[in-house]
Amino acid sequence: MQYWLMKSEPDSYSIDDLQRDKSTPWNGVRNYQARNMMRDIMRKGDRAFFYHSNCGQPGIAGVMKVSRTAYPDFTALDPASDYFDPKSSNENPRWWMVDVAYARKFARIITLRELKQHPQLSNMVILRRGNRLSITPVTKNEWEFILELEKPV
DNA sequence: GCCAACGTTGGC
DNA sequence: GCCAACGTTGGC
Repeated sequence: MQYWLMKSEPDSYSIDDLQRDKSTPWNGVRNYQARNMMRDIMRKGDRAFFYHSNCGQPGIAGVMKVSRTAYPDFTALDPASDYFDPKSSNENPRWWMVDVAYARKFARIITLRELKQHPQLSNMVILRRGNRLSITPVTKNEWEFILELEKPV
């Protein structure tokens, strides 16, 4: 099993939306590195942190599970979609996505600010300078350490 | 709203 | 293949 961190702007899709929907296609990723990770490495059963980005309190909001291995992102093929890409086609899909299922919402947001304070997390991809990838791998150690952070002191 | 950091585009 | 110009991300 592998671990991931996936960003979403809560104004467009939050952990509460996922809790309501139970599961969702993770569509709209338009970055090749992130696409490659979803398409080539991510597998059903992997776990992922749901990260709220570009908002008042950026940080990890909860946990989800990859519920379907990668398949073509249909929004890229839909001219009515904001994510439409004329260079993608059924025969040769350019963009891919996975499905994710709600697992758990944290009792509190584990903020980016807090994550930065722990030397155990200093190598986290998300914390590296200038990182903008919307999907990044998380090590088992980082995963377990962050789960411990949620618990009250 | 600012702006640093990064990715993509396209002329050459 | 280079690289300037431009667009986007996302914390602050």
